[in-house]
Amino acid sequence: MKSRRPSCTDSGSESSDPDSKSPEKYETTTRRRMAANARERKRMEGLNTAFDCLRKVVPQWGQDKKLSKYETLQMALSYIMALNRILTDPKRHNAPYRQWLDLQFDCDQPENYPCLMRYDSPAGQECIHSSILYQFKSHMVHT
DNA sequence: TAGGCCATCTGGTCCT
DNA sequence: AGGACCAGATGGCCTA
Repeated sequence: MKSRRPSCTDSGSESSDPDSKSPEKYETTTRRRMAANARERKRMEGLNTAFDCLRKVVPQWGQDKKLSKYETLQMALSYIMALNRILTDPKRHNAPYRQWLDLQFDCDQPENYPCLMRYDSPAGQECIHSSILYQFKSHMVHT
């Protein structure tokens, strides 16, 4: 947890001139501001929890460093679109492929998907799709 | 040291 | 009136 920036309200003073208000009003304003800050922190905490959940379900193979928020959203977008294409493509709409997909996304190795790291490129989602399809074909050949 | 990323504060707006 | 949400500003931390 990072240290919080010193706050005028958190330390008991207000950004606007305290002398321009009655002590009661000033106290009320300060109390409200502090409550609002606390709510905002909690809200951001919830948002970050959601980002962490998203990071867990999005491909991150080969990355020792966690994805930034922006990267996480980009990866999620590419990932969803790739999966959507796979599932809606009639040519690949069969049980073995789906079962294989389930297995792959549960436990396969990062090094099998090097191009997933290029999700932010224009061809990112196509790359993800191709990679998945290639792995499936290889799997079918060897079984 | 610069740049990227992030947490926090803050004021504005909208909604209940 | 008060809460939720948002965007801008600011400053800290980390890495190349």
